[in-house]
Amino acid sequence: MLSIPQQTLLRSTVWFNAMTVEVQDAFMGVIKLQRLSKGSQLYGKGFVGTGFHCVLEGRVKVSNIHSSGKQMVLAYLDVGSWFGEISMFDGLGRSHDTHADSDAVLAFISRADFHRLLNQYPETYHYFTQLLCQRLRTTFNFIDSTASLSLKQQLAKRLILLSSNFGQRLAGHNTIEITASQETLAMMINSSRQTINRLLKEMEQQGCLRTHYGRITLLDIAQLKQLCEWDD
Amino acid sequence: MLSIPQQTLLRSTVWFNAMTVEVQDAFMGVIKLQRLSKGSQLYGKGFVGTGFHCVLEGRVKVSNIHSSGKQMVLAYLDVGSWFGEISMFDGLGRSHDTHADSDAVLAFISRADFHRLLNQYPETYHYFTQLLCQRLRTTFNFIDSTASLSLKQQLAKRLILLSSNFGQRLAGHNTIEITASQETLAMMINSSRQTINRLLKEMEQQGCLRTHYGRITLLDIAQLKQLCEWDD
DNA sequence: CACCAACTGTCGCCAATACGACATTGTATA
DNA sequence: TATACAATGTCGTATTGGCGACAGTTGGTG
Repeated sequence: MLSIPQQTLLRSTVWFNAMTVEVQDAFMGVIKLQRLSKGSQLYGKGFVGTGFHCVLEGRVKVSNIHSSGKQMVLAYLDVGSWFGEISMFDGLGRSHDTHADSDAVLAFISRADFHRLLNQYPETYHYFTQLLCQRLRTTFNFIDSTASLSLKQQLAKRLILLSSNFGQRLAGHNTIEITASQETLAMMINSSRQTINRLLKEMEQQGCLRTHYGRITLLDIAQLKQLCEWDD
Repeated sequence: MLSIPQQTLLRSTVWFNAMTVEVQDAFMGVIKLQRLSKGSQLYGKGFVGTGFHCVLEGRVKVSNIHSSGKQMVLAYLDVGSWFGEISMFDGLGRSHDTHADSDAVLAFISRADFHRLLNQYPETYHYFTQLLCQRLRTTFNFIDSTASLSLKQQLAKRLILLSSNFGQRLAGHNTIEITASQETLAMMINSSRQTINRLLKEMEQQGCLRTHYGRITLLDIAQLKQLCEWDD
């Protein structure tokens, strides 16, 4: 069912790669594929959690729609990212909306299989607590940034985060391309398109990056890191 | 070592009360007491995690100091709250500063004991994943509020949260007292004292509450909930 | 009861930023 | 290549909220 490259990808994934081959195989055996077309919703906030997912191809957007109608994007999940585990553990509804940001293929482990394997191999709990802790730290970091950084700093930080997620390092250059409209960036740092435009122009002046149509080239990551007080 | 009331309190605690008495006893056996005087630091962000804690008496403040010097308070932990588990699971430094907000007594489980018992009773992992999920949801909720609510709404929400944590319901009244200065409230919603003052006055006009010296009486919780679009 | 520290009330100014409006530019596609 | 649509660039205006300043108030303590 899974192609060899897909299996290889899954095995290299954060919580998979630390497990024994036996347990890996057990999980691999229950994985199904899900195909999503661009823009389609995987699940919405409050939905019953049917399973646990991993991005194999494409990009998945995790967001929240506020009562005002404004959308806030928490994350774009790239190939290799697992998500949806919270509802598996506490049995409550999904905490966010998820949509395919492009045509996408997902690995899927059903709720029943998930719990069956967890009971069978309780040592895997260890990896999930790690995963949950990592989520918590990322989320705390997010709160911190929102509270303490200027919008310009938040933008710089977000660009760096995006670059490590799905920026493409071009052969022969040390520049990185990010595919995201200014509107998209605005939704990520809860700001307006116009402000993002102004800030990007400022950064372009400073030589940090270059803006294009729907795309940004990062030229000087070090300067961006300095700008947002990045500590590696 | 632990008094009877302290043991009773611990057993009624969220992750304790779901476990078998045998496991409860095992954990109870390794618990030590820690006494903190008002204002003293338990640990700071980045510190090595020495153990897992529960508030038995008093109040513990969880906060973050930003580079600008501004302090943001994430939570006041009341009697019965366990905290510090993240560093236990991922072995990384503490994610926040913690201080005794008043003279306080804590239950303490050392890192070594914690892991020994976790190995001995792996079924307890279940409760910890629940705890971690709850933290994540609380944190997501926090982000949501910050992004989508006006300061007035955020304040209303915070007051409600505080009231359920350590507000005191007075005999014969359905009003609730919150002990917190306007300065303190400002640090919780990342705002300024002056703004909080104005907002509280507005709410007082509306009849939601009454302000006092270092203290607030909530008069109309329903109205407060309506104000911040609370969904119970 | 006098004093001090902490807290509250209020003003005015200023910076940041959202938002509407509209022109311009880039890209895909028929 | 004509056209539609998406994204960008740039105004001006209105609003929010931080912050300094300072006076007034409260409550604990010697």
